[in-house]
Amino acid sequence: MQRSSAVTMRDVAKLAGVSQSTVSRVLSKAPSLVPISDETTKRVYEAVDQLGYYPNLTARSLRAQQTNMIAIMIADLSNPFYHSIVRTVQDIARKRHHDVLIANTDHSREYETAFCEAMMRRPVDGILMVPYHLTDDEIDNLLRRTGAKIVALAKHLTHPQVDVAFAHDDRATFDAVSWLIQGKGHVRIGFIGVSKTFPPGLRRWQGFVQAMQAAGLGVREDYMQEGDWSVASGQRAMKALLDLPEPPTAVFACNDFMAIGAIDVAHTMGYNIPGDVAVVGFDNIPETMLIRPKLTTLAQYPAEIGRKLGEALFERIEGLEGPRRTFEIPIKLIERDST
Amino acid sequence: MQRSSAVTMRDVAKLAGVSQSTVSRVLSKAPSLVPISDETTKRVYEAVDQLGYYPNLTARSLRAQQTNMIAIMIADLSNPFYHSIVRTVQDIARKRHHDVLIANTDHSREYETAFCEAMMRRPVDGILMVPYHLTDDEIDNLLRRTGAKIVALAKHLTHPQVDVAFAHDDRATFDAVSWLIQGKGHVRIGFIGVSKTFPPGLRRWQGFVQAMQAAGLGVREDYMQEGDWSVASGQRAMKALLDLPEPPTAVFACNDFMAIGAIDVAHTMGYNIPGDVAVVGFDNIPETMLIRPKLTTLAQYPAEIGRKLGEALFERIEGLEGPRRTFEIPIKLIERDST
DNA sequence: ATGAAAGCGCTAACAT
DNA sequence: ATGTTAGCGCTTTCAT
Repeated sequence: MQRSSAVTMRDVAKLAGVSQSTVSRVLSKAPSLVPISDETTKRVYEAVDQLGYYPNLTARSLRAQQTNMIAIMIADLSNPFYHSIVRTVQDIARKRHHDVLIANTDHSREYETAFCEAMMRRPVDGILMVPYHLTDDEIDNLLRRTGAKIVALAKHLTHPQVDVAFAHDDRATFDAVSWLIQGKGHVRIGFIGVSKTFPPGLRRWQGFVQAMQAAGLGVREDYMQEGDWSVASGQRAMKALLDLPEPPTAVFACNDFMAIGAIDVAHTMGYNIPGDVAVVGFDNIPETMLIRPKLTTLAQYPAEIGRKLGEALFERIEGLEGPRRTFEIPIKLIERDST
Repeated sequence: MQRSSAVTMRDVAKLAGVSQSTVSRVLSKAPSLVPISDETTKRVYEAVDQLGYYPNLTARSLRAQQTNMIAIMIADLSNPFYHSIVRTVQDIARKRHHDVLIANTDHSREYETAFCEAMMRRPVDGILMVPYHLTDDEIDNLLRRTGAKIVALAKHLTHPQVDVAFAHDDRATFDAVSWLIQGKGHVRIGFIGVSKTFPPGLRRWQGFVQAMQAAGLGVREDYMQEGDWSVASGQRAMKALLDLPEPPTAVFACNDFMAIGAIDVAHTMGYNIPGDVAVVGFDNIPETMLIRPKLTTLAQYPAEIGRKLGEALFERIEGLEGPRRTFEIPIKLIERDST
């Protein structure tokens, strides 16, 4: 960036034969506050046109303490669950004339922390995040230090100034596993989870365990696999399950990527789905309907999450005060052909 | 953003008992240029620690004419082809301490233009774009007006200051269709394309037509369908093809999303793949290996594109001069089970 | 109704 | 080796 050639407000002022501050007044809205003659207004706009002037938002940010930027922190752009949140929020931001900064964390604490530091350095008006590690304290710090409004998808956050969207994924897991047991007659059920250091990882694990116990079924250690949300990890986990002397007849995976990996490897190993093993996923990404058999899954609604959170964020940016708001996002079991 | 509570360089200076410009000197690298006493350096760092100071990049940008931000303009974050470019570039940017702004165009000219205007308002150090509509002239304007370095994935751009990555997708299409004819014995081949206003849409259409003609086969109008890159449009196009009195025995789709939609609808309509219809896609997105049959496709290498372009961009940002560079990205036919 | 001037937080040229 | 000064391009008092 060398804006040597850039045209500034000063240039416009000179051409219009007015002072630079008059140009600023004409161009900034705040219409009624200070009256400006029609003649001047016209001359300024003509000069703007003629020079092709665009205001420099960096300068405006510095002065006005308002950046017209928001930031999004998500785990992984490759996952449709996240990128459809992002897409929705981008569209909302565009309407409000805000640019959007984006950061992936790859589910890592280190990157979440690095994101916070980046925000300290480059203030933005608002932050939408899906944190897996950040605590209320850290977010409080971010909030106070940057002045940004923050909204999050996170059941575990209780900060009084952070609007959150959340889903009862523990309960949904419980219900789905119970349905696998009561409705479908499964007894040997495998679990492809993720590290319990991830709040949703822990909640879904709890939901699973409680459902098994509520049905009087024990939890077999060898049925509890841990992946990392990726297709490849789902493949590995399923292979381990299927290599067992007595493999499960149903598998609950904590997201669709892992479920899809599980189905893939089951096919490769010659298993029939759902005949030999039933598989349930989580999220309802578009791919669930493209693979065969179509995946039974717990539907989340990322576009809805993005919309709720995005709009909440801009309401806050535009000055809305008041207590923390929570948006419960439903989860629905979509029964397809993998069960 | 109300940084009322933010700690500035002035605060650090006061606490360390030095002038603000000394703090600036200590904190900015450029180490040897001006020597600073160890004692002062130490005091400054202590003050920084104690106050938890972070430099304000907005202010730095304004003054230094260097934003530490890059922008990425792509068509659609939902498409793995694009988001894997983005992922790669984000990782590169992170290493160089640059934040990344991102914009989707949805393949629309209007949004590409809007993106250019956004860049006029908010200068960035570099722009990586995948333009479908912007011309060399418009990019020249962007370049001169913003001072940003620009790199692009675009075969049709020839601007002397824009490094480009490109693939011979016309030739790859020609080869793939020829292979369908000579290697697989197909004669009735359908085409699921996109608007020819998109340069790659035009090139792939030309590759298809030329391959048919080179083989002495005519091009049947009713076999030429037009989609919009989406799964849904591939479904519609394939349905139209299969509803024909004499449907094609092979279909070439201009991207994997449309190919996957095509396979999906073919299954639903009771067709066997590749028995009744063979399908070839374009891109080699991960989903091609998840669906059944696994999709035969022309592999592009988005991570490679992102890496080449991302590194080229930062080389330019860091001062590399010299003529336009072009990076040819190979395309390879991956034969799987859909043909 | 408009101009002059201060200053957002920083960097860099110019003093010592 | 460090302090002083002048802006980067804008918004916003404070004058007039």
